[in-house]
Amino acid sequence: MSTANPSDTDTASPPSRPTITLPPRPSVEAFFAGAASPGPMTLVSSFFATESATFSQLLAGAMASPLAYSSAAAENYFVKEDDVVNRNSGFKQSRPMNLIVARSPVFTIPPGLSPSGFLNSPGFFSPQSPFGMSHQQALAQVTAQAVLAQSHNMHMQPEYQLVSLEPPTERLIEQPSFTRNEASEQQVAAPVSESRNAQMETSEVTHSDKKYQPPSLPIDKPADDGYNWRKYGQKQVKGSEYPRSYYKCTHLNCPVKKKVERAPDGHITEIIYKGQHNHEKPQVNRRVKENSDVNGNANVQTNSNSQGWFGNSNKTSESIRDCSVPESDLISNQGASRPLPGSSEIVEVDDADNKEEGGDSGPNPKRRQVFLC
DNA sequence: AGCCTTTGACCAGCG
DNA sequence: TCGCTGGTCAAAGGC
Repeated sequence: MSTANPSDTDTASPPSRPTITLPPRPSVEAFFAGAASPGPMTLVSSFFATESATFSQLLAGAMASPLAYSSAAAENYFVKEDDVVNRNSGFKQSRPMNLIVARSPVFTIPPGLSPSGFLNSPGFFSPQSPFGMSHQQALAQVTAQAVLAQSHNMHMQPEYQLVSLEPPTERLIEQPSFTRNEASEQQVAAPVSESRNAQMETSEVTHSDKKYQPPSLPIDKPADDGYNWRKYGQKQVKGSEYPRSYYKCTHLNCPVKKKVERAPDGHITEIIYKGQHNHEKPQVNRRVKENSDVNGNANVQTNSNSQGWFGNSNKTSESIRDCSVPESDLISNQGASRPLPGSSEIVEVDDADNKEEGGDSGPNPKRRQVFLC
């Protein structure tokens, strides 16, 4: 399964199937999976993997920087990320809080900051950086960029919606099966980061004065795709560096299952959906439910995301939801339409059943879709 | 009390 | 048939 590499169709981009190609590193790396430049990532990874103590020290220095905390938004961002990290990271218990907090700006792409932008950032990828500078310097730079990017987003909301919500890692994610025609089995690859939720939330906070609301997702929840999942197993699969978790949709009689591979740091590297939901997305957020219809979405989910996600220019809050944006955010964002992961690559690896796509023509019992970023 | 995660055991498919 | 592997079950414990 995980060994079959569907990315064959994706000749243009580097093998981004994390399952196979990604080294066990922080999800951030995933953001740059296709960028090829190991520089910053290596640096970051090294921070994480081998220098936590030193890293915290560096962080202390970086955080002292005005840039690091120049805005409340930034702070929120950190906190939120922190939360995510805490929830998702297996290290949470052994990692000092401040370290965790500091990690976010550095290891995640803040909303609004596109990977490419990040990559192009002189500070990040300039020949002399990060290797040419001290860790602290690099850290400070990255942090500053994150903050700047955020503030920048404030002035570019629409765009932000596009970009920030879809950093490579996050975009792919979880799109449940039911997207257009309810694929029976999909594979979402690419490091999907749970932190995505946090990022989105954060961004929302930034953009809407909304108070930060701690995500309510369980630690291991793969991604909030709008459905409720219950983990029923976990196993180390051969050929995969990370343990695979098995989830079932908790909805009564819903046969949908999904397999999630998650890196040690909590980032999802692969998600494979199987089956199709026979129900609408649960409206977790009652407020959403009540208002569910701002965009008429809440009521339309059965065919689920028929619109969503894959590509539809009409994506609305629904899409956002699909992308695991907390409902609360949804509400605040309802007006803003969100572009799809257009920029991400969606490779249908599948099994020939894709043809049926189109609609309700029926479930594709074995369709797999791989999202490469 | 109910739901969830964890985790070892069990089962089925395959070579 | 045996061993390996992936997938699932279910008890235990936590929230």
